[in-house]
Parts: sequence; C-alpha cells; structure tokens
Amino acid sequence: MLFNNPQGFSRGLHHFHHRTAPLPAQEHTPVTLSPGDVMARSTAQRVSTVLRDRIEGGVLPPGTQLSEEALGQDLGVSRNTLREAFRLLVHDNLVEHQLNRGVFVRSPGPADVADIYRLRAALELAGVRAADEAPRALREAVTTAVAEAEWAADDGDWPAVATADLRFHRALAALSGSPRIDATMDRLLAELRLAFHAMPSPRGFHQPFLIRNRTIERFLADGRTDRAEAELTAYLDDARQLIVDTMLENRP
Amino acid sequence: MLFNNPQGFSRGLHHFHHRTAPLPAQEHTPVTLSPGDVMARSTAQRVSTVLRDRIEGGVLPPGTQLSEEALGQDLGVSRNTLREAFRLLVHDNLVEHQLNRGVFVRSPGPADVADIYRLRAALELAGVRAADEAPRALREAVTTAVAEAEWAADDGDWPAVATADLRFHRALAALSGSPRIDATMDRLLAELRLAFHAMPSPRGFHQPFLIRNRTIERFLADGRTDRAEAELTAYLDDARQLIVDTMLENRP
DNA sequence: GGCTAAGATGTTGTTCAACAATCCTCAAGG
DNA sequence: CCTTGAGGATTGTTGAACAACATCTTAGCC
Repeated sequence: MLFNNPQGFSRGLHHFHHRTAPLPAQEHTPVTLSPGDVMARSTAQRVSTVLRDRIEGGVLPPGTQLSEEALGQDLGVSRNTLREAFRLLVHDNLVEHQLNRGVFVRSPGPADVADIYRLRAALELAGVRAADEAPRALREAVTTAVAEAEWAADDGDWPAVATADLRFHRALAALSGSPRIDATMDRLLAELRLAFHAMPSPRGFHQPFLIRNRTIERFLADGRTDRAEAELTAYLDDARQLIVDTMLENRP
Repeated sequence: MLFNNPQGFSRGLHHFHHRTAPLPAQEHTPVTLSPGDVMARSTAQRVSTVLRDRIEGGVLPPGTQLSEEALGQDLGVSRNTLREAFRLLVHDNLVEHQLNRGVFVRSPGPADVADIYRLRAALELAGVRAADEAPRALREAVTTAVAEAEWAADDGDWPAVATADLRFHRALAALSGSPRIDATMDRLLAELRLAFHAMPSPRGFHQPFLIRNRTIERFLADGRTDRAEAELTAYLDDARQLIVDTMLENRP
C-alpha cells in the first residue's frame, strides 16, 4: 500500500529537467489546473520512479530479478501496472526484459561502458562544436556545473562531485539545444551510473578529471572550440580506458 | 483473429538488422532451438510490428487516435497486450501517449525535423570521423548503399531511392561500430519517415542529393575524412532547410 | 445571445482472477 | 555422465469489472 496517498512522492529531479534556471514560481497558472495537467503522472510512471531510485541507490543491485508478484505486493500495485513500469525502465536501459524469464537489473560490462562513451563522445563533441551559437543560458550552465564540482571537491563530498561531473557533461551535450540529444544523454548517464555500481569505491575517482573539466570550460569561454574539442576527446578516451580497465581487473 | 496462426507474420526487415552481409545460412544451429530462441517474440512485439507497418505505410496517418477497444478487436488481442505494444511504439517516437486521452500517431512538425537533423548530424559526423579505423565490412556497406541508390534512380524507382538514401546515412553512423548509435539512428530515421508523410510528393526529392552522397563516399574511400565531414555537414543543413521550408509552406 | 454549471457518455487507468505457455530444478533412468 | 520427464514456479495473455478522467450535451441563469 505504498501509493494510496497521492502526496507520497517527494522524489523528483530525474529525467527531463532541461531547464537551466528555477522557474518563476508559476505566475499566471490558473488555480485549478486539473484538465490536461502536464505534471500529472500515472501510477506506472510513479512506480518506475521508485524503482529507478532503488536501482540507482543500490537497493536493487545489477543482476537482480524483479519479480512481478513480489514487487507488486511490495508496492501495492497490480501486476499489469508493474509491467507498464518495467517498460519505462527498459526504455532507459536500466533493466532488461528476457522473454518468459522476466526483467533483471542490467549489469553493464566493459563493452557497454565503451559503447556508452562512444555515444557520449558524439553528443558532447556536437555540443562543443555548437557552443559559439548556443544561447547564453546554456553556456552558463556549463560554467556553473564546473564550479559546483569544484566546491563539492573542496568539501570532500565525492558523491556530489560525481553528480556535478555528470551534470557538466550533460551541459556540454545540451549546448546543441536539441531536446532529443538531451533525452538521449540523460538515458546514457543513468546507464553509466548503473555501471559504476559494479566498480569499487569511486572515492576520488573524479578528482583528476576536475581540472580537465575546468580546462575545457576555459577553452569554451574563450571561443577556442577546437582546443576544447581536442581536450574533451582526450578526456573521454582516458576516462573510458580507466573505467574499462578497472572493471576488467575486478571482474575476471 | 489476426494472430491465431503463428506463421502469419511474413513482414520483417524493420529495426535491428545490423548485419552487413547475409548470414551463412545457420551452419551449426541445432534443429530444436526452442529454449532461449532469440527470434521468439511476444504477442505485444508482433502487434507493435503490425502497427509500425500501418503507420509507416500511411494506413494510420499522423494524428490518428489508436483506440484500445477498436484496435484490440481488430487485431484480436486484449487491451492489456495492446497497451504493451503501444509502449514499444512510444519508445520509437512513432506514437505519443497522452494521459487519460490515449495514444495518437505522432505528426512531427518542422521543429521536430530540425531536431532530428541535429541528432543525425552528431551521429553521422561521428561515424565519418571514425571511418579510418572502421572495419572494412562497415565501409563497404557505405559504398553499397550509394550504389543501390543510384541503380534505383536509374530505374526511376523513387521509393527505393529514398530507402537506399536512408540506408546510406545509417551506414555512415554505423561506422562508429556502436550498437547504441545504430539503435538511436534507426529510431531517428523511422521518425523521419513519419515526418515525410506530412509532405507532398517526395518524387525526385532525393535526386539532387544522390550526387552528394557519392561525393561523400568518394572522400571517405580516399581517406579525406575532413572533406567528407564538410560535405556531410552541408548536405544535412541543406536537406533540413529544404524539408522545413516545404513543411512550412504546406502547413501554415 | 452568450456564459457557467451540471449531467451524460465514452475512453482510458487500474485491478483482479484465471488460464496457457514457458522456463527451471531435480530426480529417475539409460 | 548425459539425457529425459515430471513438477513447481514465473511469466504471457485474456476477459471482465470498476474508478478516474476528458469531452460533449444540456439546462439554467445573467
């Protein structure tokens, strides 16, 4: 009975928040926004959010089977609704569906990580190349993300560093101003976070890359997009190689 | 009662055929491949294939509402199964799901086309840039696609030209050797085909671009990737602009 | 007339129960 | 050791039912 009170969903900030600044607090929105409420979400979508949190939080580690009966009873929803939620997670590549066997939390391997970085490179480089003509808000988002990562590093808050690092790279891809690129990038990064779960402590893993993020940001701010491009390419290659090697060491 | 005979599905060749050459006709496959049959597909997947065909074939034009009751009766499947099929189409951006209102065949507008071309550019340029290190089979696929397009043009078979043109650009993106890029590209091109439905006769629309495809292919074969990159960028910009303008003219 | 409010209607959202189809386990048999 | 077959467990699919919502129609009122 987890979903009987409609207010019980405080978690948010997942996919699809492509704004760069907080909204002006709903100026002229009518009080009764019942018909066509854009924010309204079905039960299946809320269930998928809960499962996303559990997966990314490590409660449901990679390889876990998501039993329809057990989970449905746990979350207080029917099997059919749970199935619809599963489809949404399949769309994000967080779980995989095997016919007649069920859905399992994906456990991305080195090949997956390498592939994710290939697509990341394509999207982020496209963003960097479009930086000159990008609106100011998008460029400022890049700078902000770097700064936030550095602040978090000063505090020794490594999870926050990881989050800010990913936000930085998402901001790079977002320079293209393309909703589809944003959505694709979001799904990629969520999958990448899942891959990190199969690795030992990412404690300080991001630290050596912080300075390189700043370097890229500086090149961009100075309009030297070609240098930024080269730096970013090297960055992604190094990160990919480091992760892949680490995964191969710990999972022979 | 469309699904009572399991053989009734002759349609194929849709998404996810990432081979470049026909398979060697199953050499050592055991006769009984029942357990874990990779080709096995659920009812929902088959239904989604049928709907995909009807959408791309124009039987279900953009804007059409896909009623659960009517379609379920027509196809001989239950509402729940049909809903699962809908989710798959939503994933491909061929239909959109509005809460409490149902699913509708998407009708991509000029903004969508422009966005699709942004993502296309990112993926295809990444492929071109990786052409030097790409395996030969992938590079040959590019050449083959251009040739097929030219043959079809000689025969005046414009639908075939359109198909070959899209295959050429998919082959470009596939040079990266990334399954995720391939899948993304497939979804993009399916959506683009849908956008074409809202346009007047694409008769000879692809013709002026045929020579440019050949130009790109030649640059690639000669290892002049930078020239290929420039040509491809110009190509995509021109095509996007032409389509967007045409859409704006015919739909004020 | 034109506007608002209250039904009337049809559709989707969700649940429940049942059955068919498939996979997995494990023990019996060659 | 390998194969074969129950048996049990899980998923795939169906049908019906009810709640929730959107839309259309009608009635009422200024």
